[in-house]
Amino acid sequence: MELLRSGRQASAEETRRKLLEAALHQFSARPYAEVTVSDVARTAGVAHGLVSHHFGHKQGLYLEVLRETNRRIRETYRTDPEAAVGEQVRQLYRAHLTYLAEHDELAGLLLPGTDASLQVGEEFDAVRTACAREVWLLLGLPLERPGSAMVLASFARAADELTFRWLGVCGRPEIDVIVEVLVDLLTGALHAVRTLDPGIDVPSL
Amino acid sequence: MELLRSGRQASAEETRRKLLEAALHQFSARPYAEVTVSDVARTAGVAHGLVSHHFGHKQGLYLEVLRETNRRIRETYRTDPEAAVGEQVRQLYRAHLTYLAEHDELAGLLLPGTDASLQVGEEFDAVRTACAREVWLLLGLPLERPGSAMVLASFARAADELTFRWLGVCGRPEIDVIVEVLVDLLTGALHAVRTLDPGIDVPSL
Amino acid sequence: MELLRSGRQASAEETRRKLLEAALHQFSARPYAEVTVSDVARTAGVAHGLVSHHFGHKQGLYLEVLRETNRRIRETYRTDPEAAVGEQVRQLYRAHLTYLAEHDELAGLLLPGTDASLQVGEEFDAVRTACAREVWLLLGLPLERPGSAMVLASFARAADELTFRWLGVCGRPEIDVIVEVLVDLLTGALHAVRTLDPGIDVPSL
Amino acid sequence: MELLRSGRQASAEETRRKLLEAALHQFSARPYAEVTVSDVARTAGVAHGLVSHHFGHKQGLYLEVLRETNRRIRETYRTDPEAAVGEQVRQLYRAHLTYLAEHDELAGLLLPGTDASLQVGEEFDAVRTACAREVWLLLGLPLERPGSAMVLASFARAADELTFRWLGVCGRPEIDVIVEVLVDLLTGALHAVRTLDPGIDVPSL
DNA sequence: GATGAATGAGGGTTCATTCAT
DNA sequence: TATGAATGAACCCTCATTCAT
Repeated sequence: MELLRSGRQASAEETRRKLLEAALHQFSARPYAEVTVSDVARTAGVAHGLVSHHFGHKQGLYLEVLRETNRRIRETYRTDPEAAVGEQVRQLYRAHLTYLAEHDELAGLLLPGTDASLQVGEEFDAVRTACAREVWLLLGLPLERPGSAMVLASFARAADELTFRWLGVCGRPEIDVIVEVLVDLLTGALHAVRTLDPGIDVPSL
Repeated sequence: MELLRSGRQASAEETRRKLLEAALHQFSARPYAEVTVSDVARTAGVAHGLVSHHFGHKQGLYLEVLRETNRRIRETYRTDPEAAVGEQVRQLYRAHLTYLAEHDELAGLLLPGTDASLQVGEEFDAVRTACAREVWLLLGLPLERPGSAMVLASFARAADELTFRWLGVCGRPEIDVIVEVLVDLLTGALHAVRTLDPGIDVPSL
Repeated sequence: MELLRSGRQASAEETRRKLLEAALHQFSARPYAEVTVSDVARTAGVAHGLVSHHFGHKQGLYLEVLRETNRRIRETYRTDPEAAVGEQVRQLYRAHLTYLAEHDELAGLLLPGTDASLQVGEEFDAVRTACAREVWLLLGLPLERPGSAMVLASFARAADELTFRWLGVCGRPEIDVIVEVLVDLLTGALHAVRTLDPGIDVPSL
Repeated sequence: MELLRSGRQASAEETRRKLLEAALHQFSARPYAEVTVSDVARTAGVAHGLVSHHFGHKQGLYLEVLRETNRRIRETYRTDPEAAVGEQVRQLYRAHLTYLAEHDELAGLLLPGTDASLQVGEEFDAVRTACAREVWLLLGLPLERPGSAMVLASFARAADELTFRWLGVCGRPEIDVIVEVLVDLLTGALHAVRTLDPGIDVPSL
């Protein structure tokens, strides 16, 4: 059975991968509704019928793109547990920005905001706010408490937009500068958490 | 000529208004591609052909919705030029939040982000970042300089997201609390500007 | 009553005329289906509702254009009854070509052929073959007898196409040359009538 | 690959053929603008979406109908190179008329004249004047020289109209009679060429 | 008589999905 | 597994016609 994988199954896997890759690029370049299944299939170099075959629906493909992206992004997160929290946050964003700089097609996918109609909102937010959530965890902030969650969402947007603009700028500033800028924004956000919910214990950086 | 306005022209104007109103609600509730011209017309209670008649195309209608929204939002901005800058910023956001709280359908229109494909990006951003730009002007910050522009965009997103969440929360915190939270975020943003472009003269609040 | 004509009625007549004029140009430039009532009205500088008002339907307007054209063309036909038949034919075509050269918008109206769907075929043919019919009458040929009618239609087409090309040519040959060419074609056509229906008494030119 | 042709590909080809067939009939019966894509599809017994699938657009389908028609008509042209020119001309028209008599739906397609708006003018003329051009070549007449081209167009029209009428007549005269009639018309046309451009060497029949 | 707002049927086209091969 | 032909619902838009003013 294992051996068979080198035959049909392997090629099926390959097709699936090609579709995901193509879909990532397409969904990044245009809003969901403007990407056709045929576009994706053509980019992937396979028959459009295979989208149904492998992902059921167009939405299934989109969802899988989000999940895969999420997986890949989180894989790059590495922080030194010994270091100070502030430093860990910086490590996190350095990794994040580095990854995005190398895969700038992701910007298009992550930034524009959810199409409310796509029943993928949760998955979408999971990807989009992945890094900010990690920061929140690092800082020991609650993810669910209203005030904290509110600022988290807000900060995640701010970070995304900043990253997006940074990627689009011709002479990109140094990563470290952007990291410091993010820390500035984060500092503001932490104050905001305190203002909004004094009951939360907010660390400083 | 003036007299005619009370007749047919007034009714045309009325129809136009009904279409804009309906469109605002529809485009807020679903992404552009999912709103059909017929939906809008039905909501407005008129024939769908009138969209062409009054706005040329679906996009023309959408554009007009954005413009009208922009117009209305900016109309509410009133600040006391005698007051301190920080106070003026607070006045601005208090007005902004008050207006949005009374027209929470706008949130859906403004937040999701542009469909890159709609050739209305500029107009869209004009509305979405209207308030943040006003703040920038108030603080004497440049709108065009890269670093400043970048943080402006980022801060605008943060403020939008915060506002959006606030509107969605059941027991909405007091407006004044949110204003202070925004000031916290703005403070962080101002630091960010300094970090990114030390050449800019950034005031404190 | 006569005096009133200088008031509303005269202006109504004027509007009618403007619509006919505009329609002539429009229907010449594009096939019937591509000319919109609004196009015509805009060209005429009046409200589009007036087409219904004055002509009932779009087709009514078209029909009226054909009739009016027919009327005008036939008005120019003058032949000297004393002259030889051949000379009269030449006079006829000289008049015809002169008129068309001065109203070359007619070419577009007359040449393309009838849209079979327009219930105006008869009227259309009446205009298109007006001159050729006149020739047939001049030569004492029957209009109804199958063979004669067939060749008449054929010759009318040939003459139309020739005229059309002539009008489109930059350095237009002299009218008299074209007249002789038409006589050549006519000569051929007369032979054809003899071949097709030996019972007909066909004169020579 | 070759084997696949007997399966799905053959059925695709079949569908294409059915659409072309249906389109030929529809476009013959009514002007282009009055034939709907759905009409064609319904006549062909397939879904209307297939028009896009196989021909891209309505115009693509129309164009293909013209091309296919042209192809088929020209296939029937066979002349004996040993025979006298006049005889070859007769052979040509005999073949042409025979084919049309067996496919009288073509008359409706070819005769009405081009819709100037359809960007298919060239292709259209190619079909409509196919036979006349062949005659011109046979007689060694130039296709491009203005005078010759003018008369060619004119003669082609005459021949078409004659053919069209002939097909519509109940008791169709013998083909050979029509051929002689065409030769009569052609004789006139040849004189016309001489009159128009004495520099051209025009043979006799 | 004149206006142009309003109507709504109907057009061409797109495209997710299905399914026989 | 893979193909791409086939389906048909749904879209945006056009436009002849009506009619209140």
